[in-house]
Amino acid sequence: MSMPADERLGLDVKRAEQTLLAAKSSAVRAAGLTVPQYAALLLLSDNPGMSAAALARGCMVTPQAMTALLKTLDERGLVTRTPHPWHRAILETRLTPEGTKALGTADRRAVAIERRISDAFTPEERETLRSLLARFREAVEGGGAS
Amino acid sequence: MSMPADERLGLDVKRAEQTLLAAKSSAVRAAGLTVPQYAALLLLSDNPGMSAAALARGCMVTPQAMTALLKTLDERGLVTRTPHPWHRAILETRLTPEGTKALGTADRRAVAIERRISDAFTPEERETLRSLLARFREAVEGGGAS
DNA sequence: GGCAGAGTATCAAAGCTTTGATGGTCGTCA
DNA sequence: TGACGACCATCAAAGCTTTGATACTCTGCC
Repeated sequence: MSMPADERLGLDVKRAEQTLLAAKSSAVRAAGLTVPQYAALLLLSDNPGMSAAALARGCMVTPQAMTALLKTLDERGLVTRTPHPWHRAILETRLTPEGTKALGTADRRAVAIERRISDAFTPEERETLRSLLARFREAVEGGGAS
Repeated sequence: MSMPADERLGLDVKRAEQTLLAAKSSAVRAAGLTVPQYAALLLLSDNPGMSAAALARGCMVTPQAMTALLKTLDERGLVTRTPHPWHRAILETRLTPEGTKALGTADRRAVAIERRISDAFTPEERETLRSLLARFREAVEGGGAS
């Protein structure tokens, strides 16, 4: 329409993310996980007993999305959910041994991808990319209230 | 685990894309559309009569995803799907007047976002960002066969 | 003519995600 | 003690997406 597709920087960002997602997805699938599941387990492994709401914030998704994700993880025996001793509104989530094992398998493969990415840039380039992406986000949100 | 989260460049790309998606989603919702629907209609407006499969390739999604998307668009009367006169395996998809109208509304708001992004960078910076993102994709795919 | 291969459309199963709406739990403050 | 606000978990409805499988159509080649 009123703006050529090849001028839209958003498309480049989207494609980069899509490529990354596809690669990670195929990497963690070997452990029987999806990318969101992997992200949740990874965060959980550093914070045992975390609430679903906190997990959702950490993974930048809604609590509803996290609830659904944890439900399947629970059904598969990768995590356990037990009521908080004091605060009964909270369900503490923890990795099971199976969950830890799956995460380990997935993480090795996922880290290999991030390692490749990191190695493809010099430290200066990495900083440049981060900085440009940060400004990208600011620009997107800048006029959000319009 | 074996790699600090703040060293993972993928996270920056993901957050940038997520921010963009959220902004576009909210912009396009005013026209009653979702981002994927907007993308499909936009591509369709430049290529009337396109097949669902071609549309899927253009939007970089699977034919199944596009079929589902077109089904709801069709049910809402934003597109029409008619059999190709000669090649009967093809359903030609076209915008209806309502579809054109919705696209116009959505596009104005979506372009405003891309415009803001574009304006936030100098031409050199834009080129740098594109180039870094291209290398990012190469790095991700580089060892895909591992 | 007839078969193989490529392209197209679509059903089905699983999962993720969002918005919207409930209902339970806890702490605080009047 | 009781109301209010903050938080947590979850149901429901809609949509998007992927992988896997099925079926139909056209083209090219034998």
